[in-house]
Amino acid sequence: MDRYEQVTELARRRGFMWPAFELYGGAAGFYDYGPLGAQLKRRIEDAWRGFFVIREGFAEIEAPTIGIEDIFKASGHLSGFSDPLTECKECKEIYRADHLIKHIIEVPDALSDEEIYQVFQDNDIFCPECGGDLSTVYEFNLMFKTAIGPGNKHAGYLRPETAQGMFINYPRLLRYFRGALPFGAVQIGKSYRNEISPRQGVIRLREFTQAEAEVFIDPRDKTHPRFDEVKDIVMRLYSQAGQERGEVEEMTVGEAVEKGIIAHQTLAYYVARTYQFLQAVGVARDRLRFRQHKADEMAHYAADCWDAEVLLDRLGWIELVGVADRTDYDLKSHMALSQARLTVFVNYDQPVRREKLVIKPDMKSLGPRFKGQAKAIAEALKSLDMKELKGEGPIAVQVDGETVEVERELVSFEMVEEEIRGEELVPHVIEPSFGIDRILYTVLEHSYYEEMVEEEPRIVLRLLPRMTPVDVAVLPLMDRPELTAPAREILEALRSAGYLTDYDTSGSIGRRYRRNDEIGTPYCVTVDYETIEQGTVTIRDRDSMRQVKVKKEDLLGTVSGLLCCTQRFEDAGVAVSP
RNA sequence: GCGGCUGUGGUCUAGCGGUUAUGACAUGAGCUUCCCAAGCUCGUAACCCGGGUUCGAUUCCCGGCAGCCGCACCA
Repeated sequence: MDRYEQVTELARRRGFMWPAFELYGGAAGFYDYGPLGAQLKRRIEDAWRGFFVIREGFAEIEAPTIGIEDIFKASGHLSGFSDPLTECKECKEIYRADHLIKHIIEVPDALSDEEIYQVFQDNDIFCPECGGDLSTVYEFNLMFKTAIGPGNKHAGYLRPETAQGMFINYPRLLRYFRGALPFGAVQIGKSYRNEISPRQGVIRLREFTQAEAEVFIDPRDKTHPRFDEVKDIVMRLYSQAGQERGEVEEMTVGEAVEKGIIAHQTLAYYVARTYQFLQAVGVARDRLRFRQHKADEMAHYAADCWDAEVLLDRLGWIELVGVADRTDYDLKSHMALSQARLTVFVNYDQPVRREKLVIKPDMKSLGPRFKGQAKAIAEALKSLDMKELKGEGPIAVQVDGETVEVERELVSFEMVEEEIRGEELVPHVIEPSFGIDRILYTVLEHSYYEEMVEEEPRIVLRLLPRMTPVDVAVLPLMDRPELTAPAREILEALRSAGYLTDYDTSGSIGRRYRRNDEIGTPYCVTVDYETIEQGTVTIRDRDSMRQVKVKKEDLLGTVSGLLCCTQRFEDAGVAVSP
């Protein structure tokens, strides 16, 4: 049994997660989170909010999970998010149609399905497996389609990423942030992709949770004001060049930017924050690296993209996070389709002064004289240059193919000096995009430990404090009224203080410790006869299995200190000798 | 989607054309002043779904679903 199996089995058995719809046989690509899993997921999401909403000051929004057709026309998901497929008529093998003609056509993506099929016929392309005839080419779109309202007039699609919700709300977000760059918006929520063949449990789902941030920045300046805070962090980078050499390099964030390995400070800054976040939720540092997308796998809109990848036992290196510079691709696409202006006015450091020729046709005279033609004549006059204006005699302009003469005194002009304070530009977007389900699985796998204690295997989930689905368990040594009564008081006190607290009287104390080890409960509080006689309780540490005794009154303070890591367990109370 | 293998209580598993379908662990109730999966008593709980063959199918056959492996796919 490998680690993947051990972890998924534990997750199923103890209530973290399991395949959905089991009652009816199931459907691949969907998972349920159970009581512990839902809690753990929430804690991961809250930790993420701590990093991006609280510490970066980004705004969290919540957009619909169903999008209308125009959004995905603009984003490119409608055309680009589908793959052209073809099927062998003999052996029923399915192929990516464009892959079969790669050696003939340089950019097969540009062809329509019919054109690809034509290429098959012109070049005698048959099934690579059995040589059979290939079917016509059809599109398989990875978006789930639905209808909005009755009838089929108004198509809707389940969103394949949360990002678009931020892009299409750009004008309101810009206003919310008082019209100035940089600013960021985030969204945590479900996204949907109708994968052809989902495998690997929770790693490839048809419905999954994303946490995405879209950081809108000034395209002319991709430095980051807080870069100093992260520049000395050492990370394992697997750059494009490194991948060609098969070599992962350790270097500081600052060095990576200086050497041009990471494109710019802002991208590097979020790569570094991603690194910190993943460790803060319990991803093992020594099984984490950042891999740069190779030029050919980079999405068409991205300028640079780095994936956080983790090493998993059965699955190898798996992508958890993508940090991409999406440039102005998305805003420009939405601008083109919606006709809305998705720009920002950016002030120059210094206003620019420049001379400008202002031409004022005398409309009072031109209007009555030329009637309907007047407007066109005025426009023609305005486009004259200084030389033409300064000439002698009547001015001749071409309007609707005929030449019209206008007296020179009907056009006044002057050079004025104007001050330009800034310009409208389309922001660039830096996108850190997190797959929450994959992170959750990784945290479970990287926290999983097995050890032998007195010839018995002990399974421990070494989750970090505050990431656990249960903070503390209250355990009466025995299920007797004289012990359960004070235990219940302690339970209530801990719950009132806001801790996720479990209460368990069933089975022997050792068995209950093991149960809690398996779900990662960091501390167990045991109530025994000394609690009655001396007013003390025992706190037991998950990782060391050591115990200390503390006064009942001090319990709340001690537990809170232990859980936020300001209190060392060794100093938390009177050690109990094993 | 294709091919191969697999599907029995919560978990791991035995087994068979006719049984009251094993066993272990887990779990529930109880007993035991019991700090690391202790012991004892008594419980709860399963043949993936649908068709076919048969007097009778959990067992054989076909289809579906799911899992694993390989291929393809993974913006």
